[in-house]
Amino acid sequence: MERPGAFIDAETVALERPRDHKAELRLWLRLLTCTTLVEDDIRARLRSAFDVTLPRFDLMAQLHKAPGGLTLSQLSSRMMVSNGNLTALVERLAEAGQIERRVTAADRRVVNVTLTAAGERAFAAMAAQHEGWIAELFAGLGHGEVEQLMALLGKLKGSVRAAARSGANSEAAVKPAVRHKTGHQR
Amino acid sequence: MERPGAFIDAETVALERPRDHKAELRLWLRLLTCTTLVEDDIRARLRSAFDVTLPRFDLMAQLHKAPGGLTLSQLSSRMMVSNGNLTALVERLAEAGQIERRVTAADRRVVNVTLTAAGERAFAAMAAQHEGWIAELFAGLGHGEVEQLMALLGKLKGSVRAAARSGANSEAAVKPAVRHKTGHQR
DNA sequence: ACGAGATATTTTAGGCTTAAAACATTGGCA
DNA sequence: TGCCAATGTTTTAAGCCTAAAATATCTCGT
Repeated sequence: MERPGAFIDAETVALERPRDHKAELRLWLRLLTCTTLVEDDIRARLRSAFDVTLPRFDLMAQLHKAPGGLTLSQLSSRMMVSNGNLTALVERLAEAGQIERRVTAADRRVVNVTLTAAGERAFAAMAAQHEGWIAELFAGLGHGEVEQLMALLGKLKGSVRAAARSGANSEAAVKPAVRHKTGHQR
Repeated sequence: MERPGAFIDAETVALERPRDHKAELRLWLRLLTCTTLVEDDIRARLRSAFDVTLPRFDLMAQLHKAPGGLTLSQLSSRMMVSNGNLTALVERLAEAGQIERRVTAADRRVVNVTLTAAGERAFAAMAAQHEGWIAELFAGLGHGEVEQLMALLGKLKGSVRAAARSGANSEAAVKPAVRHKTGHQR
């Protein structure tokens, strides 16, 4: 990248040979496997210990972190799920008395969602366990390795965000099916 | 890790201090974010370029890798989805002429699934693009970083697999709801 | 004040996912 | 031989998820 002359390092090779990206593919599959393993385990534990689903726990976690509550759009963006998905999810959590919806006075399109006292209590209990479960699952990594992974995944996150945006547009000319971009962005 | 004298490594600390596992939690959230970003991007691209869903692509990829086809149980285990999930997925792909189901002669409970010629052709086209998309998304990582991530995630995978099994059992005594373990294992 | 576009949410239609129970078949063993 | 536990798959009920269209409200420029 910065080397002058005829020197070709591994990265350059990767860029010049569009056929051979097996290493990235293997990495992606491994990343997916790790995430799935953790996710399935946590899902099962939340279910058996608290009879709660992962999306509901996630939604409550987002609200817990946000002092004055969040709008549906903010929730959608933070949870990285579609906007429409939230309607039913929020409806069910509201029915269960864990959260509260309030149409804002300033803008009557906006729905602000907050945890109820019961929801806050329930979440606190779940969060404590959850943190311990994650620690168990990650216990095979030393402190330094956790930090290393954080840094590398931070870099990956940046890479994906950059490529996902431009890539989607650059590929647009190729795609056969007509498709619009609607409001929802991540 | 600050204490001289007493031999305490990172794992021991994790076990002894149930309060402070924030680093692991942050790592898990970042891991989840990376996976979700990649997954959503790939899903959108598969959809707009080939009008195919991610689960269908995944299923075809598994079959492509397996010379003589796979049984439903094998597919379920490799895709890390529940057994029941496959019934409808396979049904739809079979309807679309991409795969074929055959009840095995030796054991009439077993259904063997293979790609049709059309399925093989369709998958080849998709796989080539897919590999390129992944390479784009991961382009921000150098060769060495890819290798480092592979190694660290390999270690994480081992850690999670070990903890997920034993953890589920050790927590069993605590859980309030009655629950059985059924056949399906990952 | 008014209409055009922008923004926030819901609806719709279709598909994916799980856990648990039900069904089908097999293989072993009394 | 006949039963029974194990194994492979499907069914069921409920919930999650997406993309696109529809609805509601707001903002802004004239």
